[in-house]
Amino acid sequence: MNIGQAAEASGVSAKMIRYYEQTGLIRRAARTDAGYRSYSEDEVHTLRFVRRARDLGFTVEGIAELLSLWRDRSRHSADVKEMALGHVAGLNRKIAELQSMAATLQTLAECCSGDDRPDCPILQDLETGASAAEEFSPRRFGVLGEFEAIRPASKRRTPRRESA
Amino acid sequence: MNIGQAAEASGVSAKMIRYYEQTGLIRRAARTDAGYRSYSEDEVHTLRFVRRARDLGFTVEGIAELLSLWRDRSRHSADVKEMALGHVAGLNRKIAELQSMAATLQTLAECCSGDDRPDCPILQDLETGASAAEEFSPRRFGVLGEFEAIRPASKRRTPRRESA
DNA sequence: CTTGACCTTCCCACCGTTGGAAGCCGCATC
DNA sequence: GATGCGGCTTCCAACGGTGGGAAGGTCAAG
Repeated sequence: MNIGQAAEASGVSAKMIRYYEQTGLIRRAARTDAGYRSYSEDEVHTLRFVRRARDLGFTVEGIAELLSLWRDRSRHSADVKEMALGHVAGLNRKIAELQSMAATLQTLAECCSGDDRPDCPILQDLETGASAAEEFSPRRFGVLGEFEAIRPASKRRTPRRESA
Repeated sequence: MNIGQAAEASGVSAKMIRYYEQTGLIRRAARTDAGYRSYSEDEVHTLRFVRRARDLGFTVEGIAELLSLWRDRSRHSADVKEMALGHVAGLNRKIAELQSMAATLQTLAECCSGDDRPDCPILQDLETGASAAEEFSPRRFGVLGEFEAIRPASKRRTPRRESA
């Protein structure tokens, strides 16, 4: 099976298959005499695994771990569960952060007349860095740590007293 | 005020200030004879605006629009409101997607004994692409469109019949 | 004058994915 | 056999936003 068919069958684009191979996530595919990559059903199976894990929001690094657990017949399901729950925790942190943003904006938008006049509590909030809706919104926390994939708000934005 | 102080005062790192200037989000700063960037209170004010918008999850592109609305004294608050609500919609789409992932994983994890035996419904699900928890989870929809910032699951992963 | 903290520019890395260019291959059709 | 098209190959660049670091200039205090 050529890479195109493998892509079609697995739901992973040919580009990404090559990328995953290159970065070592999946094993190097066999080649035809002409240098074409050749895939077995088994490899397509693996690709589908990868695809599904990606759909569940795992990073490529996480998928590598999942794959090795998958292949390890003497794995402990506890390890898999731990990974899954860790990821769920990360997702929930993200969700909370996004919800906080949405709530703030929603509140601000509700306070905005939304007509042809220029006065706008949304801009006012952005300008003053905290106003109207502040008491209604649960306050952002920013620090996402480990879970950069979603939005690189990682760590802190300012050095503050970085070096010290 | 040097860039360091401006960073400290605005909460935007010096690196990002230079980047924003370079990409045209903010205006080029005045320079001292030695070539140092020099910032007024007003510019710090703008930087705080940018920072706050970023905290609310706006993309740099979105912030550019917000800034121009902010500076336009004859703006219509309706335009601002529309932007805000559009962004809220994007956030909510993200949130739904993440929640769906989290729910699926949570359910799977709950079905996993989490001991030293290898049997694991989580891996099973990844393997078969849909199993146990399937009927409990609301089904992912993937397509995020415009709102790539969170996780580039953008569009579809496979060409499928893309061109047609 | 030296030291150290700051500033300058420039280039690189991350993550995952897509796009394109340049060049071969396979197959079908003439 | 020649031509052509679609697939395959590799390589390089881009996206968002951010941080890291090198190599060098500057400023203020000692």
